Amino acid sequence: MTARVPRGFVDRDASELRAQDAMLAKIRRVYETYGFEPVETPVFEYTDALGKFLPDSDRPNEGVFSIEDDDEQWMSLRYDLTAPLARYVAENFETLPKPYRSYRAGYVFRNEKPGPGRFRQFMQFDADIVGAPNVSADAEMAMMMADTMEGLGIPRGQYVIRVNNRKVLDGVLEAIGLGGEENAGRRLTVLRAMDKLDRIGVEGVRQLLGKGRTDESGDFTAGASLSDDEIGFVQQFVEAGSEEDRKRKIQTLIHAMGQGADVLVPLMRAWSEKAQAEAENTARAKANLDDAQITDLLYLFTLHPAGYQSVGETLPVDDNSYFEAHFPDNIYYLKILNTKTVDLYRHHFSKYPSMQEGLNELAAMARMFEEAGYGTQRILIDPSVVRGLEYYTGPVFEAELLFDVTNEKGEVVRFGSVGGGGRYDGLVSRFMSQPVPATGFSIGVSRLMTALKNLGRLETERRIGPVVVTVMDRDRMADYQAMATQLRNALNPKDESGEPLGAPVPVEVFQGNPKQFGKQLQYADRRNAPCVIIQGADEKAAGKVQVKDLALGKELSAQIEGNAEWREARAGQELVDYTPENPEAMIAAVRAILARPSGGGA
RNA sequence: GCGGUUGUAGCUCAGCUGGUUAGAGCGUCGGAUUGUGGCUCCGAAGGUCGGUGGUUCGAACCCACCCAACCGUACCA
Repeated sequence: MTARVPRGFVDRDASELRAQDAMLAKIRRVYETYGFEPVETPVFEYTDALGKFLPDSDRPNEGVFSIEDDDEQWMSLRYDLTAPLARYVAENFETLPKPYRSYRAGYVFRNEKPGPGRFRQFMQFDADIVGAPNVSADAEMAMMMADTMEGLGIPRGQYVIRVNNRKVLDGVLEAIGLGGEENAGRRLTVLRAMDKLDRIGVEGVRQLLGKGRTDESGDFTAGASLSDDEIGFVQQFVEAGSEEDRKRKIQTLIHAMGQGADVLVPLMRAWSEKAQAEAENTARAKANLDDAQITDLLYLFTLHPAGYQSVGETLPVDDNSYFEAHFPDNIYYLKILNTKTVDLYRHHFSKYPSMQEGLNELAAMARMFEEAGYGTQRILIDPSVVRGLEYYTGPVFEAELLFDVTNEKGEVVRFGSVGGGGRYDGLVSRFMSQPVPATGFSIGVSRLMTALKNLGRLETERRIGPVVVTVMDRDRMADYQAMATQLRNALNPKDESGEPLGAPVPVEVFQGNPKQFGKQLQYADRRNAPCVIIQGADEKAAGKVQVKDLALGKELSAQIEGNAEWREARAGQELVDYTPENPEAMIAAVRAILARPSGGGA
């Protein structure tokens, strides 16, 4: 039988677990400052409580791990933390304060094909507000998400929280005649296509909206069979997110403006309502632009939503200083304000009332972001964001990392979203007769940890190893244990109420086969021990112990060549007084080594 | 699910147009050294060559099917 971990699952060692603990503590800290409190639900739920399932099927819902209980009810491992929360809230509705703010971290399970960085068990860390109907709750969630990113040490500008609203997307779909139950399938196809813009480009999206697309591996994906006009409409909407398109259009405009650029660009930089009118006149009179081009100009220079930079670039705190520094010739100078983004969409799509409610909600959120001082560096309203195809009903958001992530092989991997969320007003009410609004988000802890490792923001420093009491004389184990106890107590002090002070300092007696003394030092070395205690017959007779500083010994050994000399030197050792009644000298010697930087005591 | 690539020791990989007993480095373990880590030297263990079937006097190598992993793609509540 070969020992092997199940496919898609991973074992995790001490350093990973410590790093994760540290991460969770930082996230928890942010959530607590927003007034959220913890709750835990089990990893199993009844399958029908999880939301999507196939009724009357022998095998519940592909994609989830399920077992049949002995009462013939199907149970499944949870695949996210949102559906279980909805169940919990519905079940405890009377006793919970509303709005109910809660957070919880836990493993979730997906029975799917694992991929790079994608596992079948992974940790999520969610926060939700249940019973708050207003978009101000959604805005708060987005702001908390930004705070969480920064709380984890991700610098501003290396992440962005992108925000959209399902109702806007629904409006787009309605505008191209995809409303109603009978078009549910095509709606999904269209949304999926829109979501792939940054990966497969405008042309790829057009294909997916039309007849379909064959990718480079030869696999064909069926399209949504939209007409050219409908495709054009979706493209117009979605291209807001295309940086390439933005640059191309700006270049075309600059070219078209000719001499007029000199007067126009400064005007655009000092954007205001008044300046806009002035700019329009200037554009018409001096740069000979037509109305359509002027619209484009304003669109691109003052209102464009695609304000996040290319992956890998680092933004300073302030939006404007970034663009001034980055585009000194002003060609790509863009003024980005979330409220203006929404204004632009309202203007462009004013003919479609179905989109207005979503845009109104986005406008309200944009004002909250701006009043609270959360600029587009942190939270960016981008109506092309597609997320949460199933249960989201209003605002949606996702956290995206903007820096390069390299894997173990040194390859740059596309990372994208590390968390997301939105409003799910229908989820709790599945269990109840009354409607219960809710909003929340989820952080993919495992994925984020991989990314943070790359940023160097993960606490991966090795902890101090144990002080090892070696065994020279097998018959004196009791003496060695006593030494270890004395050291352990002295090095792990407690305050008057019995609470430990400071980080634990491990102390242990060597418990392997003591026959070969060299093995004991090898063990101590491998454990990253700062020092070892040695007491053989000689030391015992003299009332002494050897305290050996392993790091110092290693340094000293650099000059030693021959093995005999190396062994003879006993580098880094100090002979100190020791009797069971008087261990103070030994304790002091160990303390001194722990205090040395090389002793790992810092 | 679809397409491609790859499967030889714990790890990284050699292995010639098919040829007899399948190798190396690293790692592991033991010894040189019954009281001292590193270096050095010596030695050992470790393989159904992914599996099954076929072609052949003979298969790690050729063929078929299967399995798995990786990459892309699709799905991802």
